[in-house]
Amino acid sequence: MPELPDVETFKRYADSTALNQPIASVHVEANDLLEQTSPSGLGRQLHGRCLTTTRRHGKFLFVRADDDGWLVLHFGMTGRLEYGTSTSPDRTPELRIQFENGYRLDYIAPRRLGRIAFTKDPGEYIAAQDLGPDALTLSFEAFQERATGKRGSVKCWLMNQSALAGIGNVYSDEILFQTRLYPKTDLRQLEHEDLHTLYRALQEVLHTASRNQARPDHMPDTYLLPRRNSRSRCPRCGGRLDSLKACGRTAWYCPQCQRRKN
DNA sequence: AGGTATGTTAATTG
DNA sequence: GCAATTAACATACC
Repeated sequence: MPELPDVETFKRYADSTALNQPIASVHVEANDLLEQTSPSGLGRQLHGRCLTTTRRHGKFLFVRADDDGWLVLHFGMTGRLEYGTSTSPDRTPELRIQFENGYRLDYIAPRRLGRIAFTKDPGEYIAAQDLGPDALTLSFEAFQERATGKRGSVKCWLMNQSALAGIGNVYSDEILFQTRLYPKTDLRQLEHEDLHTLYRALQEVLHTASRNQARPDHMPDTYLLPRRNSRSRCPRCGGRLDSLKACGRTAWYCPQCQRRKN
């Protein structure tokens, strides 16, 4: 799940549950997810402090621990947050933050493709990761500027975290479907008007998905997202959907509505 | 069993 | 230098 709308949903979830309670203990189960810190180091940074505010940039979530610094979470392909008291039966979470009130915030990443870090300055961390501007807080002018002079497929560019931060395989498909662009369209083929349409679709899709908590079953009927498979039909023309390989991923699209230019 | 999966990165190829 | 592809990472699901 975790693309921009999913991480935005995690942020709101954390905001409404885990803030302003003293941390009693921290347990790191997945040592290999830690970046530039150790389990005991992270414990020292968080113990006794409160989580006070959160910030999202692209697919990264930053959680502030008082005035000490920020916990950094990346959710990989299958990560999520869970807040509560019930004893988890199946499996130890990759990271558990236990609060003094008996509740805890669990970071669960079954495939362990995520990342846990700690930084004094999210801006520095973002720069060090070479992340582009967040896809949702980007002006059209900046968007256009980043696209000009580039070549290669528009899908690859949308998914490139250094170009824009936050869009992955599923939402790039949705944005291109709404824009009626063939995924492998070269950036140099896009005229000003095309770029503007693309930008507007990007904003609309990411806002709509965030508002609906990134749940496929809550998406508008006009969306491709819940239909990214060979059994479904295009919500616009009713035709068969098709897939192709681009940037090492499977792109789903409608060959009728998203025609290749030329 | 084998293929696929919402992500990132290093190595390789064009 | 840039863009695209492949393999690798670790696990779950069909």
